[in-house]
This record gives sequence, C-alpha cells and structure tokens, in this order.
Amino acid sequence: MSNISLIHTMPKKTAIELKPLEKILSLWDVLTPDERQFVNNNYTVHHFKKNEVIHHEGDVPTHMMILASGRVKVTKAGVGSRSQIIRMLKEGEHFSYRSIIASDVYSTNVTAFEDSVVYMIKADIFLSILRHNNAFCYRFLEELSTDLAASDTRTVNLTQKHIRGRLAEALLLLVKNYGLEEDGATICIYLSREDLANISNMTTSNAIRTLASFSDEHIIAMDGRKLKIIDHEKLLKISKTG
Amino acid sequence: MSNISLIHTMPKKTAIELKPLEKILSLWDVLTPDERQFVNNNYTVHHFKKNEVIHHEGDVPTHMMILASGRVKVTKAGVGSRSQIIRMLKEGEHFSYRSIIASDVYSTNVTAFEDSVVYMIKADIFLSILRHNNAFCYRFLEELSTDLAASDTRTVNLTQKHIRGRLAEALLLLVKNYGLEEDGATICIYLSREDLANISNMTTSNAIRTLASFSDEHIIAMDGRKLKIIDHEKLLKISKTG
DNA sequence: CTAAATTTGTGCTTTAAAACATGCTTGTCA
DNA sequence: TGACAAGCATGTTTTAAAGCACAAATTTAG
Repeated sequence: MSNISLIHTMPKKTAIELKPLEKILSLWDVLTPDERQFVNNNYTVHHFKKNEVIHHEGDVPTHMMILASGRVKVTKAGVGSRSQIIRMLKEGEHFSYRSIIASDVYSTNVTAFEDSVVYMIKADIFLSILRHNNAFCYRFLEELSTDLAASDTRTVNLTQKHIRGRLAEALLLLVKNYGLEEDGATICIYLSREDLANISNMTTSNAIRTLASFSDEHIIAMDGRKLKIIDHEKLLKISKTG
Repeated sequence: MSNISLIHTMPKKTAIELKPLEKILSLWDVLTPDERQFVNNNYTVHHFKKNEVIHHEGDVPTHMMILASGRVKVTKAGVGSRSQIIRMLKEGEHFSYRSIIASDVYSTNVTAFEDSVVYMIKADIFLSILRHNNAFCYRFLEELSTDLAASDTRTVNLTQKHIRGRLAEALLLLVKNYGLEEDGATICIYLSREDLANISNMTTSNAIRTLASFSDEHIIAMDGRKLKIIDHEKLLKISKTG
C-alpha cells in the first residue's frame, strides 16, 4: 500500500473524497489476491487541473489510467483546428489502455475539464495481468466490443443527422452518461457551448443557435451552462428523425 | 472433420479453391490441439450469392463467422434510406463476433458483394474458447483495439473532410485493403459508384462527379468500375488536406 | 434476344451549415 | 479598477453538398 502515502500528501479536502483504487476499479473483483497486492504496490496518483492535458495524440503510451475523481474528455484532432470529442469519462472509468493493447501510440488526446485525479498503472504490469488472468482480459474484450459498436453508431449519427438531431443526441448522451440533478431535469454536467459543439460536430455558433431554438420550443431551458431537459420525448424524437 | 463432406457437395470449381478452416483462420495457431479438433468438428459451411445478406442489424447473433472466400461489406443503416459502409472484408477475415462478446444484437448488416463462402462457428463454442484460452482472447482484444481506433479515426475523417478528401481516403483504403493488380495501379476490387459513395459518406452523384474530377486531373484513370491510381502522392495529399 | 431495370453521367436548383462580422456579457488578473 | 480575454449571442453572406431531373449506357431477366 505504498502509494496511499501519496494520497496523504494531498490537501485534506481532496484526500477525504478520494476513493482508493480497490473501490474505484470496476475490474478489481476479477483480480487474484496476488494481483491485487501487486497493483496496489504499483500504482501512482496524479492530479490534473481543469483544462490540463493528461496525454497527447501520438505519444507513446506508458500507463493504463483510471479516473479516480473529476471528469475528462477524450478528443481527436480533425482537419484544421477543429477537434472532435470522442468520449467523456466519469469517476471510475478507465482509459488509455487501448493503445497499449494495440501496441500503438495514443490515438486520442485526453484532457481534464474539471480538476481530476488519475490513478496510473504501468503498461507492462497491465499487460502482464491481461496475459495471465483470462477473466480480466475478457472484461476488456467486452468493454471494447461495446465501445466499438458505440463508435460505429456515432459515425453514422454524426455524418447523417442534421444539426438539430446531432445536438439532441448529444444532450441525451450527456444525460445517460452523467445523469440528472435532484430536480430530475438539470443535466449533471456544465459544458461550454464549444465543447457541446465538439461533441455534436458543429460550429460553436450553430450549437448556440440550436440550443436557443430548443429553448424557444420549450424542449430545454437554459441558465448559462446549466441545461434542463423539459421535453425528453421531443428530444428523443428530434434525435431520431433528424 | 465431419464438415469437409459438406464442402464436397459443392460444385467442383468452388471446392477446389476453398481453403479449409485451419488454413484460413489466422487464429488457428493459438488454439490447443483439443480446441482445434473441437472447432473442426463443429463448424459449418455456408454459401452466399452476390448481394445476399449474411445477417441483419438487430438480429440475435448465433455464430462467429470467417470469410473463406469472396468479399463482404459491413454496413449500418442511417437516416432514411442511406446506408453507410463501415468495413469491407476479404478472405480470411472474421466477423460477427463483436455482438456475441458484447451480448448484444448485431449492430451491423453484412452483405456479400461477391459470391462468398462463410465458415460459421457456434457462438457458445466461440465463447467457451475465449474464456479458456487466454492467447485466443488476447488476439481478439488486439483486433478490437485496432478496430476501435480505426472507427474513431473514420468518424473524424468522415465528419470533417470535404468530399474530395473523403473519396481520396476511400480509394486509398481500398488499395490498402485489397491491393493492386499486377499493373501496380488498378485497385483489386470493382465497386459500384453507389458503394463507393456509401464508403465515403456522400451521394452517388457526388461520387461520380468527384471521380470524374480526379480522372480529369489525371489522379486516377477509369474504365467502368475498374479504377487505376495514377498519382498516388496527389491522392494522399488530397486525403490529408481535406 | 429483346424489354425492363439498374447504373452511370451531367446539368441545374436548393439548402443546410460554415464562415464571417459584430456587439454584449462575464470573468480575471495586473 | 479597468482593460483584456473568453465566452455567449445573433445577423448576414457564402459555399459545399444534397436534391432533383433526365439522358445514355450497361446489366439482368423473362
């Protein structure tokens, strides 16, 4: 448990909320006691401030990462200066392992869009467990299978739907991913219009405009970055038909 | 080897060219002798005519499939009548296993666009090997990792590049996937303009128009569905700059 | 072997979304 | 505190690509 000490060097506020690896890693249960011990002795804790980049596209992967707290976005550089948000992660989700498995460089950028804490496990340790623990390996196989279908669906949605459909879909995705606040309407994540645009593959102007339309039509309500879903059915319909 | 008999019931021409499972399955080498025997006793051979559908989006997956001969396209229905080609497979590649692993229905359609022969292994047999043979499992993990990056790249390319860039990219992809004929220029696959459009996410008219432009600019040469790459460098440049 | 259907090719029109311009907030940090 | 940057909002212009219409060529089927 050598790295627990690392946590204790953090400001108390953060330390109190920070769950240990064994509580946060969804795959913990398939590890053998030995593996658990091994991992516990060999992970490191890293803090990232809002907007800090965790890793860059093209870099050689060194660690498998688990988001202990905060939120990060996975993006991919496109043509010119446009960047596309591929996925958004929340506490407990792991990332940056795909490139390790594929013996590839990172195919995406990962950026914290809230202050975040990341647990890192060295690539060789990760690989060694993958190669020795079949249940562990299989869990990742399942995850990648699900992600691949999601990515293909995304491709079709982003290329074929119109602006309103794409934005509606993005909003529904955020709801699914981050949930709603106690009022049962406000999306539990506050994004800039630009980020919203980069999820829905449109310009910032168009994200703003389309949000305004949705608001006029009483499909959503806005208060700065706070977005309330008023008419979930309509949003679903727009995302399907358009 | 019970299923070899099945092959012998086929027209001789096909039978002669048809490689047995052990020659076609790239993962054969990681199977144990027992597993090899087991798979050999439990695969079936299926013939599909040109344009015949092998499986539909939404169907419950029953078999892991290996393309023994011919060519198939993996598509996904989009908005309205537009369908998008996600991937194109050639002899020796396997497919339809993603949904089995993810316990999902098929997320794509698979259609033969040439007369094709498919070897099928029952889902439960496939899963049982995955769960017992770590090397086998790991191979699929690698494959899915590669495919996921490809899918994400594709998303960005299709959404952000302009028509010329998308078509150039599609042509390069075909070259990479199917290679060139002995002349070192003609792409080893003859597709309809519509299929080409569905790979590049554009209308058929635009695929035709853009091909004509490329031909005018001496980047490619056309003879019906036969496409020759004249200026590979220029094509690469167009695909990059958009 | 012809008739019908599909595929290919081209021109013209329309349209969705980008690009651009500009003003208004809000936050931030010297 | 005041100026500078970021982010939000909205109107106007431009443009890339879809949509449509139709003719020619090629396949397919009866």
